[in-house]
Amino acid sequence: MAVTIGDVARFAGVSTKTVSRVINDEPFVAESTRGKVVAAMQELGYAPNISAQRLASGRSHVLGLVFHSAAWNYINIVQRALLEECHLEGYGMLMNPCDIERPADQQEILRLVAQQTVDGFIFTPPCDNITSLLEQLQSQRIPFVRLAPRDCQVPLPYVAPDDWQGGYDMTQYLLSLGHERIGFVMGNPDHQASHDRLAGFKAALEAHQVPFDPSLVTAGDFQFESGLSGGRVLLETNPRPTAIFACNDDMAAGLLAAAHELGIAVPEALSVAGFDDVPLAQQVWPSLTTVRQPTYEMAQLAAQLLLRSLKGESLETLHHVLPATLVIRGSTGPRTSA
Amino acid sequence: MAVTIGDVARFAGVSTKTVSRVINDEPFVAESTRGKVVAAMQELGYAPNISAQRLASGRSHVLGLVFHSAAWNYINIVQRALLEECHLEGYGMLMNPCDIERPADQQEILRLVAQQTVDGFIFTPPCDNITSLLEQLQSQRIPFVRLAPRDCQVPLPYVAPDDWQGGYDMTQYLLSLGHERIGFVMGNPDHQASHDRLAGFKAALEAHQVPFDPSLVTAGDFQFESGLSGGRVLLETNPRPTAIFACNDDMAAGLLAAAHELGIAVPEALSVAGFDDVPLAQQVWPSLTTVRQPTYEMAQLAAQLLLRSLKGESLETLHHVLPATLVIRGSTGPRTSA
DNA sequence: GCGTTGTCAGACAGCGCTGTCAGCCCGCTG
DNA sequence: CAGCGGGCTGACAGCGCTGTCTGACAACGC
Repeated sequence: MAVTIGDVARFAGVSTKTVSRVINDEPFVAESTRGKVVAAMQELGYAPNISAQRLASGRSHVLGLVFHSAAWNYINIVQRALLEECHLEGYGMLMNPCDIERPADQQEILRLVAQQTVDGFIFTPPCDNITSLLEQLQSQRIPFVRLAPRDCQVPLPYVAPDDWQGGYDMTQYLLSLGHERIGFVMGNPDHQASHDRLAGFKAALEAHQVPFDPSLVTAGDFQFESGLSGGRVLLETNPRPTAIFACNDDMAAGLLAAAHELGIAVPEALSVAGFDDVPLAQQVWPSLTTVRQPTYEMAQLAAQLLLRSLKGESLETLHHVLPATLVIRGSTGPRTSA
Repeated sequence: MAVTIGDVARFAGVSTKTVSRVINDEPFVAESTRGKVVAAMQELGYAPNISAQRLASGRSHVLGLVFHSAAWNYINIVQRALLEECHLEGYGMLMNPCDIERPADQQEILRLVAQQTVDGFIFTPPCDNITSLLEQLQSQRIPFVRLAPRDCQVPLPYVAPDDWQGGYDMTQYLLSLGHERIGFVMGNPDHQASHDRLAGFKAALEAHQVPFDPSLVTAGDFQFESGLSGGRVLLETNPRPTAIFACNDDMAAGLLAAAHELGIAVPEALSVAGFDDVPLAQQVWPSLTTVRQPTYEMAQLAAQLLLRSLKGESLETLHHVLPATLVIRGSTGPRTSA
């Protein structure tokens, strides 16, 4: 049926092993022989059977992306970056949904390892919280890289954005516009990012001698609805905040909706800021001032690190922190007298 | 290293073939034997090596999702549905980005087939436009199912929404609110959906004896920006349309932004309608009246059809059309005197 | 001249599983 | 009680590839 390595070998007049050498770029093949084999492969339209390669070599050439299915917007970007990197290196990518509450999902991941279906993993938040799982992978010497992880202290590789700095910069920007009563909508507390962004917020307030008022912070979970409800609460307080900083863009979009509902003009009477710079940020009105998190680049880097450690290289730098940058759009403006 | 079928067989005191039978749910295994084998697998934590299974059986147990990378919002939903179905059947899913302009991407798909990496494909628009590719797959007896395809006449399986009916229903609804000057923002003409929705729009106008005015139709490409620019054009015409129907939600969000820009109140002075009911529809303000396209269910159905035909069943019904339903939210209202 | 080293190539086993086929046992029929 | 067929099980080959080992041959130093 399909063309096999044997067909190529016969056609080129060499052994299958020699063809295999050519396929895998191994040394000790004469240029003339290599040429014949390449021509034969071309001629016959040969492509190696991956399952056979995997079985014989014991490596699957597949990366697993472990993610929690609530954060699809984010995962989307990560996925694209991984796909790109995997493609370059001839790797495949497997999607591993994983709910941190469900032990079955963790079993599934270990099963993939036992089956040799996956060579290594990328963990996205909050899945890296499952320390027992990480420990098991570590003990089985299965490499993985964490994206924006919870625990930055342990000596395991990760790539993360500078959430603290992003929170700090945005707050400083709002302060520079004259805002002092600034609301904050917290993100999902399972994500380290929520805490870091809040810490950056607090630090900037402190640096400018503006007292931190806990009553201006509402809980959220990174979803639009929690921004909407948080906005409704904050905008009923008296005096009203003149700016609100949400832990991500989805919630900031919720804030915009709440302001529209209450007839509060943005940015004239209220400035709204988000975080992440997802496409949504430009699809709401007014478009969101936000902090751009280089998600794509981070995922790309994570994939590169993983692929390198899969090739046997040991990673010289375990921890990579990428800068987050302010993106100023239409949803923020100078404070006007209340 | 890892537990193999041989280990399980030895542990259970049977042959490897019998273990294989249990794994694959084949008939002619005594209940007592099955019990012993299951217990042994459990005890040893056995999971079959997929590569070996694939090599031996000649089937990869992987589906390919062929998509164009412009439509991530849509693909996201499709992907989730496929993932779910694949998981149930023990299949994997491979993402195959495919630009209809790039022959290399088509070669890649054929390569996956040659390599036996993928057993069958789901095509999402506009990738099903590549007829030569479909023909090659067909001649190699590689099954595939098309989602919302271009050509509904050829006897190849597909699952599609009733775009015509959706366009008709929405238009009728807008007419029932008293609107007569209704703008239309066209979608990407490579997608059959754009044409069908427009046809439904026209048919509803005709049924209500409202003349169709081509000057109220602007070109678009399903992206937010084209809705924004289309809105700017349509809202400058005189007399202004009192309602605009966009071919999808992203463009409808662009319309909202254009209206906000020009200080036109929605829905008081302008009704805006979208199509698809993606999450964005509820994250803009006012939330979008739209047509819910059962994307998830369609993708699910497509996956089930593909999996069934992979199992050797012949599909009794090749074409499935699922209804689209009106979802009324805040962006539409009765026409007020101009 | 011989041993040594380096380059190149092929024979062969085996990765972990499934398909094929042969064979056993048991209950049934005539 | 022989003959038969269906339920159940195992031996064995082989899927397509790679790792290991062995060997041929040329070039080199002593």
